[in-house]
Amino acid sequence: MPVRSSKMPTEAEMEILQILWERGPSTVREVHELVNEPRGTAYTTTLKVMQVMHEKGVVTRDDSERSHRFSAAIDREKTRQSMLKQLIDRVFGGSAEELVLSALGAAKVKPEELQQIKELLAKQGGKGGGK
Amino acid sequence: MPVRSSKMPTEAEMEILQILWERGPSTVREVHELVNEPRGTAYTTTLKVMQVMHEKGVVTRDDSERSHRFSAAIDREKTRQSMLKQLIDRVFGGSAEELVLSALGAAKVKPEELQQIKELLAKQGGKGGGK
DNA sequence: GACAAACTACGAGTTATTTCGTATTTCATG
DNA sequence: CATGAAATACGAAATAACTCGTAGTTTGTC
Repeated sequence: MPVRSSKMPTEAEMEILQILWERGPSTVREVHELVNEPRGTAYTTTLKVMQVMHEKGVVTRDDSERSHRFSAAIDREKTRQSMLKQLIDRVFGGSAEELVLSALGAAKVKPEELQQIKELLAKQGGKGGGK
Repeated sequence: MPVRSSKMPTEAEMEILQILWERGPSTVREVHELVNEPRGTAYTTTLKVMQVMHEKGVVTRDDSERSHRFSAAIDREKTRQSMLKQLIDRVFGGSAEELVLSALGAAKVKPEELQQIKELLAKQGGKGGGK
């Protein structure tokens, strides 16, 4: 049984990646204030995680300034797809449909999103929906 | 940053839970042959994981027979919801809609499932949409 | 140049998960 | 009842993630 099935970002890494994806290149300080400061964890903890991420290659680092700026080095959509696939396999027995149903059942979906979803469904339906 | 955000089943536990949810009460041997045997991990590894699960209370154990039978002690739908919520927070910035869109985009959805989804959407839409 | 503030580097402790080896128990069979 | 097969119990190593303290470096200010 896998300690970790593949090379997915860890939980702490995901939190940081989300910030980098939203804000763009950021310093450790900036990330820290958003993620860990509120939780009372030390600055060096954030630093260390980001250093490890750099070693792993999941972020890039611009050290031309005193405070290094980190950027996400992996694609957001690809990462989402991988994590999604992992969840589908692990928790929903490989069935994407069951996941969607479960998600729709739990979430309050806003009208404009509903519209998007319906459009997507229409396209899928048109394809013939085959295997 | 959380070592583990809450008391979610681990990866190894999820694999076993899926089997118990599908097959119903099962012996260690049965689970092992499905999950770990193919991977070449030892029988006692499966046993140990299931023992830990028992300690944690995520499975129950009937030891009236020589080979104990284990059953899932936590609800499948509830577990799915929790894992889903966790993924939504960690990976999709809290947006269930984005997850659904991503999932629909990646998966080939079968016609009958499409129908189910549309019905669900109709209900949601009827509610007057999000808050 | 001395000082303080803010940064990076790094080693190491803590905890959780996964893994396995060895010991013990149970039971069927001769 | 001795033997062997198959089960459980348990301790402990290996790995990974997260955490922090301490040390050292850079930079601005007097």
